Amino acid sequence: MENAYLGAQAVQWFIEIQHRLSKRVILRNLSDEYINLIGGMDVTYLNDFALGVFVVLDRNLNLVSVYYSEKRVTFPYIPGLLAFRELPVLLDCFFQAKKQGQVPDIVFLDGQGIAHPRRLGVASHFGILVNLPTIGVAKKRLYGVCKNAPSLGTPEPLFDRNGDVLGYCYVPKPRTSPLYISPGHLCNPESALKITTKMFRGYKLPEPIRLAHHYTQRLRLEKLKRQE
DNA sequence: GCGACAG
DNA sequence: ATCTTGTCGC
Repeated sequence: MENAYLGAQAVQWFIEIQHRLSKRVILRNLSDEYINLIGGMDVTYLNDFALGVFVVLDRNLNLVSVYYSEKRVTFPYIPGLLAFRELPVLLDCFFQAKKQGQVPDIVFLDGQGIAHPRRLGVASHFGILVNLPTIGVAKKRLYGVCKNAPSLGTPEPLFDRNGDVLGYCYVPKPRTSPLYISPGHLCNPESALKITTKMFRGYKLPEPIRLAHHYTQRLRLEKLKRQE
């Protein structure tokens, strides 16, 4: 028995929370020169458990430390409400790191930032809660449209219905599908793109997220093996 | 009413 | 996200 169905009125309640929180999102230029510690987060699932990982890298993209968290999933996956499903483990990982004095200068999350119907994807929501700059890097589109199809290394702006730029669609490597990069909190689309562009090491995903995903899968295999 | 739809 | 094998290529 996994997660329960969410009634239509409950959904509206969570959507209203997002409308209120999105007003607190701050978009501003963020220079990368003072970024020395970088965080990356990812979540995977096993039965009714969410397994979260928070990796910390130095400015040369080398791994500094890894934090883990496991919690029973209570919220169903609903496009647009992903944060409510993943936030419990993400926050748990983050506060473990904080207790060790390892608070990064910026955090990358697997999912959208403001490229979201209410401008509050998981990266924005998390950024508001911990008051840190965040960037969302998603492997699929949720909201917003591009004028042209992106080609290798050429970012295509992602617009909302008013013509505002929400983020960028970007192809980091030949023969791979595009990524959707958008600011979460305390940075703007341009800064998010510029900073993210410096996080690649030849793979499709930027290092903070690639490593977080790597450890998240390893944790999953261990738990799977540990259960049989 | 018909699609679209992060992880 | 997860369920899943081989296969083409560097």
